Amino acid sequence: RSTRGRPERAGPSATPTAVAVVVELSAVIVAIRERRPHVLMVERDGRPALPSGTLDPALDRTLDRAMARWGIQLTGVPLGFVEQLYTFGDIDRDPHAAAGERRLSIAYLAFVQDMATPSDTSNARWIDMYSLVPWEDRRAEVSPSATDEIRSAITAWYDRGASVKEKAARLERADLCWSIAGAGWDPVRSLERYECLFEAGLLPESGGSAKDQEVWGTPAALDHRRILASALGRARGKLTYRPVVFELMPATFTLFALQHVVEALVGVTLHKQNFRRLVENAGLVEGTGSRSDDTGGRPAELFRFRREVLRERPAPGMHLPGRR
Amino acid sequence: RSTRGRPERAGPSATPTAVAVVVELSAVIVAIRERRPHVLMVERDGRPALPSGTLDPALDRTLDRAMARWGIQLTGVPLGFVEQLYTFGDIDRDPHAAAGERRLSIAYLAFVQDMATPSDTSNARWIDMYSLVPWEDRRAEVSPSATDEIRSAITAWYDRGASVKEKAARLERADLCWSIAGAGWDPVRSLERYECLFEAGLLPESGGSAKDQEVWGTPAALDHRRILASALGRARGKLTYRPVVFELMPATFTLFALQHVVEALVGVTLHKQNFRRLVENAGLVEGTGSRSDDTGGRPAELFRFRREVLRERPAPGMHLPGRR
DNA sequence: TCATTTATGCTCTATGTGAGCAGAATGGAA
DNA sequence: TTCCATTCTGCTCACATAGAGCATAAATGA
Repeated sequence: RSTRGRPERAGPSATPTAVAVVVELSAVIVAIRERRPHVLMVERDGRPALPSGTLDPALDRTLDRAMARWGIQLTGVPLGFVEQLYTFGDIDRDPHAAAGERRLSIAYLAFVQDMATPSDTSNARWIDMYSLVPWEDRRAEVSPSATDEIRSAITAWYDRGASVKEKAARLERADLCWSIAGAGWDPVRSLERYECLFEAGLLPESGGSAKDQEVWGTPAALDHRRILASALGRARGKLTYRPVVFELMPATFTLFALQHVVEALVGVTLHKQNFRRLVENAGLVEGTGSRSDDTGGRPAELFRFRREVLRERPAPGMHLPGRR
Repeated sequence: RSTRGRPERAGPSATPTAVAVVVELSAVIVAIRERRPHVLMVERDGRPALPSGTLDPALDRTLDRAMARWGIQLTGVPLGFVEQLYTFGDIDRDPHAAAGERRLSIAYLAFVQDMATPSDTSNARWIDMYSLVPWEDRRAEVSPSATDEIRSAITAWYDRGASVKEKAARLERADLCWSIAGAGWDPVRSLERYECLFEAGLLPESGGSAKDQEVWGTPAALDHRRILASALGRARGKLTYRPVVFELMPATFTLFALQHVVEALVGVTLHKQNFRRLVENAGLVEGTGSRSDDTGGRPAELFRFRREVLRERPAPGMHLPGRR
């Protein structure tokens, strides 16, 4: 084909080689069910895998549109919040790939309400997200001994550092991810945490022994756990400055239900009264007159999302606890 | 080739067609010079264009690595902060593309210090970012009449809305982007603003007349202004919760110099005393003993980045003015 | 010496956040 | 019916942070 005035200067490669590039879309579709985030996954080589399919260059005008259409196909309902996440392109991300073939995966993150059930034609199922990355759930329910086991494994990794410089780098990283010393847990750093475990050789993906799945989680196909960790971090971050939680909620809800959804996604527990104050005060919700009486105690008022908040404040969201 | 156990279920396309997918990297390399953000650009069809090159699938192990290597090639110095931005894949993003050919561009954002000068071999030059998207600079220097012109054009676009529903949607969007009513200017929404102008048909990219470049900016090649707007928004957002500004600074600097860099990037002016208080108080910087006397008035103390802050606080950054 | 310029310290107020106490409204047990 | 467990909801107090501005310090040049 002709050179149509492209810059002849060297890019990553001046001369395209014969190596094939295959581009696919991957979807991380999230819903909350029973106070736990779930992801829509299929099975692949006996492991849970994200739904993915090769991109048809001719079909959809934009990638976002392709994702939206495909999302409906997968779940049977329109996706709520949809956002492109990241394009994964490590050469070794797919060991099945033919020699020299490069598989790029454009990952998308999407939220749907719990009600969405996979269509019969797709063999996708909802998988508990924290069964894959259990360390991301810091609510009391989880055994704290798991955290201890990870901590000591990370400390051991630090000790194995070859040079002083390497040790320092590992220490900073361990601290950032796992708050060994001061810092405090940052829910948003889930990708960094996954990569830390990966590089420390603690996960099956990087040659670690499988060990206790309560601690190290169920491995997924290929690099899909990395994609998942990335999605979780993005979702958590987004929550803090955009009112995306409501894409996971029904039209009306109690404030405690809303809190449970936030807690499930962020993986920490929140102060109930302060949470109320925050969301009411910030104008994120407004009371409907009606109330729900399946709470067990005093009935709770039902609220709805206040869409006007978008026009009132530049960055409306759920302020996470110690994030500053 | 064999079907290696891939899911036979329909993705975006069950049957890959013969249409070619070409993947390239695009780099948005940012530096601050004379209180204005600059981007490294080449020329293409007589317009400024982002440096881009086709990805060699065989060469670099990871995309990030490819970008890092290529960045050195372009600028002659190692890139500071590097982050994958977005993968652009609209079918009409490259009108030059052969029929049915799909060009994907994986865009990266990177910061370098001002000192970096393009190597002689590359024909890249530093372009003032705000010459391309002038509306993003809200510091007093710019004529406020430009904002007025944009506002009235946007209002006209709103008025042209066909249905009541469409008008409502346009109003909300206009408000979000341009703070016609309450909201307040959100520096982070630069992509949304570009897309608003694009869809309102006000830019040459979407059929608008070129008009006054002081107001509507210099058009760039293809969709590169969109990529730029996206990069600007990302950079601004990142600033607020990660100490990435320092990748744009020399090793030591005065607090006012730091403030100027932040202001340049964010496009708004800040309160000097409060800015000092913020960065000192947050532990982002520490004073070196020495002082700079080229300030014009009283000499200013030189500060340096306090790297330890990473371990002390989960999300250290520059709190933007009205962002909440 | 004095005006000008920039840097820096400090105050005052409004608002937001973390933590907890206490009363209100339900259902179920005694 | 009374009492209790449970949950919802209102409120307070201490403390941190943000926005705005005043005042002083330390340089330069007329």
